[in-house]
Amino acid sequence: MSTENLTIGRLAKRASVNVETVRFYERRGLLKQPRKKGAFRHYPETDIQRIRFIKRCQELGFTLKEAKELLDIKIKSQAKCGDVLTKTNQKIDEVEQKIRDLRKIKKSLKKIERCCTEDNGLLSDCPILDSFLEYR
Amino acid sequence: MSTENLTIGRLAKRASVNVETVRFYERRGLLKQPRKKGAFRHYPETDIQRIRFIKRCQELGFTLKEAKELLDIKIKSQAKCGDVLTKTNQKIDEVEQKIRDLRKIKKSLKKIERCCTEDNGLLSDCPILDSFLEYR
DNA sequence: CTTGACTCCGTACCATAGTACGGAGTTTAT
DNA sequence: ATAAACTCCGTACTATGGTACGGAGTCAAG
Repeated sequence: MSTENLTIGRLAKRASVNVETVRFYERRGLLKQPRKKGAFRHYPETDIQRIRFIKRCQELGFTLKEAKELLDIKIKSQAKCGDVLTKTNQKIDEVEQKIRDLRKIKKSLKKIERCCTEDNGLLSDCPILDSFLEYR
Repeated sequence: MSTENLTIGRLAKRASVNVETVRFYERRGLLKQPRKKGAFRHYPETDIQRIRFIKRCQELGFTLKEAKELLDIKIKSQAKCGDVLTKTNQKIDEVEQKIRDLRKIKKSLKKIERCCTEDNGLLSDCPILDSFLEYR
């Protein structure tokens, strides 16, 4: 009985972060206080996903605070559903805008790629800037 | 002849950043050294777009270093086109993966939304985590 | 029952991305 | 021509998101 007890070191390894990061996330409320077997923390398996989700959120431009907000969205009771809906819809908008902008960047990158392969040049000095030409 | 001379203060205002940020970006090589009229910096209009692009890149999860890489992609000569192509394709992959992951998050958010509006509940404890269920 | 690996906690330090400060020089509007 | 507003530069400070350290306690295998 050792491989199944998810101690902080094992959690950290499986989520590809440092032990210190796990403790840091706990302080920040991104991970719930784990049960303690004796003096040591023991985590549920789901915390592995949780940490990976947090890390990916950061790579997608969310702060730790925003990652926490996403993780905290849950249906507790019908009474609170309105709040959840508002927050959820805000996040959907935000995510959709990110997707749109990433697509614009991708489009510009594809254009650069075509110019390189088809060799029918003529790009602006900084072609990537074209992605957001319509910006205000 | 004053509104057209893009001094650091005007640039900063039009790009919605601080003057200090502009100087900071210059030091980091994200903006080219501007021409100096006398002792003062004067910027081309395109630097407004450039700064906005940088800010949006950050919101999309790119670091300043990565934003710089995107901005630096350009076709200088046929000789260098291979490098550009490699870099460009890497960035395209990265961007596509971000779009995919954002779509997963959006899907989960939509599910939460549906549960709130249709009132046919039953969500997991942390429904957003479902977005990355297939994660290794 | 000891030895090595792991964990505890607090505190200090680090990188990134700015922000603020302050004294001096420059421009521009009146 | 003088004051207000802007700019210069270097340096110091801030917030976020960790990392590192060190001494003490704990666990588990031989």
